[in-house]
Amino acid sequence: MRVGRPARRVSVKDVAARSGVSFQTTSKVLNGGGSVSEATRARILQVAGDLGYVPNLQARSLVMQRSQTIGLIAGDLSDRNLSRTIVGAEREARRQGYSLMITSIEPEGSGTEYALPAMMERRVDGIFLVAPQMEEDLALAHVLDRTLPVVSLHHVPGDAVATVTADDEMAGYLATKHLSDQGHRVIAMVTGPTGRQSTQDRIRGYERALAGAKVRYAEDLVSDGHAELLAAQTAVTRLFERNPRITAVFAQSDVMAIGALRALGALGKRVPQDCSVVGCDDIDSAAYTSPPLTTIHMPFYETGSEAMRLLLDMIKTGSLAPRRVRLEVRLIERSSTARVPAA
Amino acid sequence: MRVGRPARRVSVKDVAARSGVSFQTTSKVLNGGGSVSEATRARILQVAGDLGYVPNLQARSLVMQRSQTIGLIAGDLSDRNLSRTIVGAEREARRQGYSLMITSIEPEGSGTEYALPAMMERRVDGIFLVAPQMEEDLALAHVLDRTLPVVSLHHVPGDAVATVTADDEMAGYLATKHLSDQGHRVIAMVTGPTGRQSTQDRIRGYERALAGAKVRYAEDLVSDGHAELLAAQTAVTRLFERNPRITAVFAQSDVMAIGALRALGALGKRVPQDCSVVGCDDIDSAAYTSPPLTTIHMPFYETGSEAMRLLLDMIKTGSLAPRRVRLEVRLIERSSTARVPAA
DNA sequence: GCGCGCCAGGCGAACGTTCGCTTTCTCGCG
DNA sequence: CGCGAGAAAGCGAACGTTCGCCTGGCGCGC
Repeated sequence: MRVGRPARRVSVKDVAARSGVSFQTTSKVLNGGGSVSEATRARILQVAGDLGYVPNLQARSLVMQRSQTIGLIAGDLSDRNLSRTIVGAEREARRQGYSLMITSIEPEGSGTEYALPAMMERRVDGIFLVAPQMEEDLALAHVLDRTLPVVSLHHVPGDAVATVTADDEMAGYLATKHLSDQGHRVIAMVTGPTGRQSTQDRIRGYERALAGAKVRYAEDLVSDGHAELLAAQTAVTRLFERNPRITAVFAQSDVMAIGALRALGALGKRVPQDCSVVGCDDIDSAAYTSPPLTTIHMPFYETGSEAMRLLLDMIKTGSLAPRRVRLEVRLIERSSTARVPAA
Repeated sequence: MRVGRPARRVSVKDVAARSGVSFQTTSKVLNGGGSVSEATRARILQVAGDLGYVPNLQARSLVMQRSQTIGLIAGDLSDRNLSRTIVGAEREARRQGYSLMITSIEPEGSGTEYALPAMMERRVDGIFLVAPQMEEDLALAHVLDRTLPVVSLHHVPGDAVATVTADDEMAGYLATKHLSDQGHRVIAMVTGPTGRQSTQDRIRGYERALAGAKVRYAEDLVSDGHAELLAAQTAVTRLFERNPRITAVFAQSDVMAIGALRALGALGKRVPQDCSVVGCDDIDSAAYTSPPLTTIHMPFYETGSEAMRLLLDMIKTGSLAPRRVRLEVRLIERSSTARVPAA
């Protein structure tokens, strides 16, 4: 067992001393600038390699006034969809030479208290918000106001923050239209948390498609599934109790769609012969349910990379304009939908 | 649209100037040290608050020679189990005042080229490796050798790196023993990637339980399921073709167990009446399969927090000793297992 | 009444960089 | 042969901290 930190890291000065030049010249060589003769350049690089020199980005950040680091505040890292987004963001950041500082906030939403100060102290160049649950956090919005480039996946009060989202309205529209195109007229919907912007957008899309098919919106056909399998399952059971004439269900997420499939199975209804189901998200397992789920593909990965691209762009240009980017979604047709059964 | 960075951040000097003291005194007040009169202390704190002073951790790191940041190299952030682990690690780090710098490496395993340099340049205080796929990466092992505290979730060549793992051998043992206790004698196993340490450990546990039940290990009862649902499904189908007398299946992961359930369904076998299935991991959806899956609970979250605790401990004590921590697993009995059917 | 100790605060240096300016040489040209 | 241009390298300062040591002043004890 060895105790004690390894010897002090080698710095430009060490390299300089060994090469017989000033440390500033070494610095020039190591980051490309200035004019240095080919001979000394080679010598310095050689020595730097031998000594295992690793530049100290903290020192560099100090003088350059930027850290090449962006802070990511995540709602729930273990959420599959969010983590896809994070992967996309991380990869794009890496591609452009930035690192990610990640902090996840507790469900109780104490994000503002810890996460933000930690990032500010570390002088991140920008912040990427991936925290649906703090959509309406006013304190957060206030802190973020115009001090740093920020991109969010979700709406932030005050409209001062740029957002990158999938086209939720279109998702609701495409799902519902697909059903009405197949003759369905009594289309139920299981929503996500009703407080969320994305839920509301999907509802709007549902309504628009209904209107296009000249079907009246009926309150007793929509129910809150809380984005959970079990909750959705009972919600669907209730919906059928209230209205047995339902022939199609649009679930605002695939896990809720799986809950719907369960409920339908328990009710003795075959999918898609007796009832069609459309999900949303296009999670991996949606292709393996029985029957495989027709769903709306949400571009989680692309949302992340696109958001990061926008954020880095804001950083580079120094723009704080709250741009809005909306990404395309598309219908994935599998086997959980069919023409309305003959009455 | 506003262009241009916000005004320079306020530093101790600004606070000092406004309070009429030297910046060093300000520093003393702001981090508790030294002796300062109550009056000036109060005044300085007041001014710091008014000015919105935020300490610059980069500058502090420079002089303190530690960054209060730990680097996390992740194999696949969107893997549900790994991300549970990461959440555990993040929370523990946060609790102790450390931040996490996360980089995910590509499946092709080019982790050594980018991830490590980026972390070294940022002078992380330690590294947490969560990358099963680079278990045998010799280059990585070489770089990591004794330069920095490192804790890994997986074995790293050379035995110089501390590891924190769940007790995989015990997992295999408990699963298999549970089956043999119920009278099963022909117990098939679907393994994860055979190159992985954890797979081998679980196999050893399986063998030990078999030996305890006086059952001979039979090669034609084990098959590689590649940790994937579909692969496991076909693997199980093959196993039954080769040996129709199988009455129980141990799948080394829950997703593979779900594949097994599918295969059994397709073969017309009822679970658990005709065949028992036990999974491993205890993923969320294991409770919702039909029938609900008996499985081995792997403490992903605790593995993360425990690993982080160990890492921070190594950092604080300066110890580089490669400790090994092994976490307990336990059987979760649900409805996918039953006594062996009467022949 | 004098010296000592202690408290409040200041000062300089260091951490590892980048950057702009100055110095020193060398070489070419008129 | 002298002068100026330009290349190569050095130098000083700055970024925002922490830390150890120094100084000035005041009260107290003998």
